[in-house]
Amino acid sequence: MKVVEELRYLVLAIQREGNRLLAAELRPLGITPSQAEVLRVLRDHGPLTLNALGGLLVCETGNSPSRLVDRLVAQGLVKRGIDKVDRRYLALSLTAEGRALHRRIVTAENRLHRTMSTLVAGQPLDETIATLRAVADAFPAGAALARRRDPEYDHALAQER
Amino acid sequence: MKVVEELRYLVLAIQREGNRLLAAELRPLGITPSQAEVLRVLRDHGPLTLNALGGLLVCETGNSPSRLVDRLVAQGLVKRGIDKVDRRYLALSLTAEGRALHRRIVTAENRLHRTMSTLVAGQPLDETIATLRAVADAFPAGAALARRRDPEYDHALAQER
DNA sequence: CGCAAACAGATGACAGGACATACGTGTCGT
DNA sequence: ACGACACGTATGTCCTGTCATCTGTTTGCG
Repeated sequence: MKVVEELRYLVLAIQREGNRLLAAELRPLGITPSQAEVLRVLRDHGPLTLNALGGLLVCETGNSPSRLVDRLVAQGLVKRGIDKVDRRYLALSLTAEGRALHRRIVTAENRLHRTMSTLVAGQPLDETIATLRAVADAFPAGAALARRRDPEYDHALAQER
Repeated sequence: MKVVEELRYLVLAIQREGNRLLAAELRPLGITPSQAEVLRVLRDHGPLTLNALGGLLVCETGNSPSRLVDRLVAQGLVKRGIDKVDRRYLALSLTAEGRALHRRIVTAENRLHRTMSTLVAGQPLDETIATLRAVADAFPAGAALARRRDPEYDHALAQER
C-alpha cells in the first residue's frame, strides 16, 4: 500500500472513531459533534451570518449550514436574528441555554482529549501536527481552522459590513 | 487550543477534503468513495461474508454494510451469493464489471495520491504515519486496516468456517 | 426431538454532508 | 425607476454512517 494511501485510510479511521467517541460523550447532552462545533464557533466568534459561520466550520465546508443551525434553533440553543439593514443576512448567536450547554460540552470534549492524549503519548506530536497542517491548509476546511486561530479575522469580518 | 484538539480538527478537515476530492474523481465512474473501498476489499480479499467485509472496512465500522452492498449489487458490480451450508451467510464477490471498474478506480485514486504527495512533500511522513497508527490501532477501524495489511488474516478467516 | 439462545443479515429512523437549484433581497447600471 | 444581476439563505435529493430493532437461520441443551 502506498504511503499516502495509508495516510488517507488512517485519517479516515481516526476521524470515524474519534467522532463515535465524541458522539457518545455528547449524546447525554442531546447534541451531535457537528452541533457542538457550531456552538463553539458561535461562542468564540460572536454573532455571525450563516456564511461566516460556514467559513469557520470544519464540518460542512461547502454549504451553508442551514439545517445544522435549524436544529439548534429548534432546541433553543441558538438565536436566529435577521439583520435590520440587509434582510438577507442572519445574525446567529447563542442563547443563554446555548452558553450553558457549551460549558458542559467542554467537559465532554475534555474527556475525549484525555483519551487521545494517552494514545499519542511518546509520539512526535508536533511534527505530526505540522505535517497535517501542511495538508489541511491547502483546503477550505483547513483555512477555516486557520481563521479560527487568527484573532484578526473577527475584526476583518466586522469591518466587511 | 489544546494540541490534541487541533489534531482532532485537522484530522476532520483532511478527511472531509480528501473525501470531496476523491468523490469528484470517482463521480464520472458512478460510484462513491465508500463504494470504492468495498470493491477494493472484495478484490483483495476474495469472497467475503457481510460481517467479514465489515471487519475490513474503515468506513462503516460498527454495522453490517448491508445497504452499501445493496447499491453495488444493484449496479451489477458485486455478486451476492448465499452460502449453501449455512444460509445465514452471504458470499460477496466482484462481478466481471466490478473487476473492470476497479481498475479505473485505481487510476482515479492515484490522481488523488499524487495531489496528496505534493502536499506532504518535505514533511516527516513516516513519523506522522507512526503517530496516526498509534491512535488508529486502538480502535476497530484501525484494526480493520491492520488486518488488510496482514496476509495471514485471509487464511484465518477461511479456517474459521 | 423441540425450543431457547446465538448469530448473520436486513430494515427503520435520524442526523450529516454534498450537490444542485429555488427563493427572496439588495445593488447597480442605464 | 426598473430590470438584470449578485448575493445570502433555503430546500430537494441522494448517499452515508450510526443506533436500535426485526427477521430468519442454525446450534445446542434439556
